Amino acid sequence: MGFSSTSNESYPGNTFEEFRKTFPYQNTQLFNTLFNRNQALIKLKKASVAAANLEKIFAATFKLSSKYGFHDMSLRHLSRETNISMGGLYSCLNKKEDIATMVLDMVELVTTENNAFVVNQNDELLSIEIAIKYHLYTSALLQPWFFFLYFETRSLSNENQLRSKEIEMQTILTIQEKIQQGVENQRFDLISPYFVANTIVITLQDWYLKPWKNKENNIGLEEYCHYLFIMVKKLLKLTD
Amino acid sequence: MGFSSTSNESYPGNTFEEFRKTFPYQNTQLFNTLFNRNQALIKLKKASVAAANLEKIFAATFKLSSKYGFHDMSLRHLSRETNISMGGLYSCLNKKEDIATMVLDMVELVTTENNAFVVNQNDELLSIEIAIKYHLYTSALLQPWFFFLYFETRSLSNENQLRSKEIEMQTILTIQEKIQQGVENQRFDLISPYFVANTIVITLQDWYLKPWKNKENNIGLEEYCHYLFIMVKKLLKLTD
DNA sequence: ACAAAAACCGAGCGCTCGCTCCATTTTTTA
DNA sequence: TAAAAAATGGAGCGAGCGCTCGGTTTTTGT
Repeated sequence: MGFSSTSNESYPGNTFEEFRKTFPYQNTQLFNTLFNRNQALIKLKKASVAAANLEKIFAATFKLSSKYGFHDMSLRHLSRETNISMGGLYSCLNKKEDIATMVLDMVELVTTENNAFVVNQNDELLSIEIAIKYHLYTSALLQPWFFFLYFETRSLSNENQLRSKEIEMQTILTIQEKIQQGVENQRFDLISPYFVANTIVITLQDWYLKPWKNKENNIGLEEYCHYLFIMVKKLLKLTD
Repeated sequence: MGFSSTSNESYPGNTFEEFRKTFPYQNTQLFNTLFNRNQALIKLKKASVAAANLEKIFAATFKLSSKYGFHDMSLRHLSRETNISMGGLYSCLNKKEDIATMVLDMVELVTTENNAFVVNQNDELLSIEIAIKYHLYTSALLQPWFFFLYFETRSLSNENQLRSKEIEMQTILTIQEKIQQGVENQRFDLISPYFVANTIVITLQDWYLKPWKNKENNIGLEEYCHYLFIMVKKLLKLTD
């Protein structure tokens, strides 16, 4: 099923495939970024060595903790799954919680960048379409990261729990302000900008939190995106 | 803000206050029900003693695990918080997981009853309004129970994880079938009954999962219910 | 080739966990 | 009021936890 866009096609990443080609935080580059941003925690010197270990550590963390939770994943389990010894693990970490902190850092980074891109759009409806697509595409490419952060926020320190909560609130607010802008320009007509923005965000979250629901119903990513945008236009009382 | 209903007022529990008066699973009766349904796990003989202990155990569990998670709540913490000794706790449990299993049992019970009530309504729109109100009111009265089950599902056995997932799927399906019925009777016009039903359910969940969001925005229960129903009517393309 | 730097390894430390067990206290029964 | 039943109390068990640290191996630089 194609994506029947009603809007300007000129921004990068209109389709998922286009987006994927330019999205910087994938594979090796993702873990190099992670290494550069967290050198204070990591004792390893060489980026290539650190990135290879981090890749194994996060793959194993997402596998093990998705089933039993982060707290029930011991570092001995992690050591066995990654084939990295205890000492090896602790050359990439100061403490177990650092794994969760690095996930927070990554999700915060990409979400902030997405929100900044949305803010810079002038066209209100297009900006909302971009918000939907970018967040959906991003969380599809980094699904385990977003999933982990949502369910393991309580493994973080109080300060970092607040940062995690702030990511969601900022995303809602970014969309809410674009809706408000559209209402002021008499383009949208609706009940509550906050309520609609919140509905958009929780629908975006549902995609990466409960992927099995859409698999059971044979709904693909572009189709989900399509439905969500139709829903939004209905809520904004747009006729097309 | 009042609730501007467009529908039949004859079913019980139209407003939250009305609903609260007749909802059976509150206070002592809640824990007596829990005791009766879980006598296989509980060594105590007298319902009054068991109910008093269970009340303390669940209050403490929700308090402690909401902050750090169920796994980080040790039975020694629980013992201190409840003023019940280890032996006392284990006269209400066979193992720690039983606490989570009893929460599942309770949420499953009330959700199933709500869904059954919805199925029995003939009027499609009214049945959806009832689904929204009953689930919202129920999850407000049992907020910690619903919250706990959502975030601690992974503390359950595989079999019980499936039961937990099934609660959500059954609720979506119940609403979806009412929407489909409305489409067949040419009363509703929309994109996808599943998508709309799913949106309703995740919006209901958002109320008990992120209560702080609505507190920050000064949105009360009846108001939230009101907005949600307006949203649903827009998605079903109803003019009022 | 070889010293220095970097990375790897895993037994072991102190601790807390879930859970048991049975002596003791409280309540019920007759 | 005394015997029986129910409920409580908490020290202790084995296991597994996060994390450390010094010895060993591998890589790097010259």
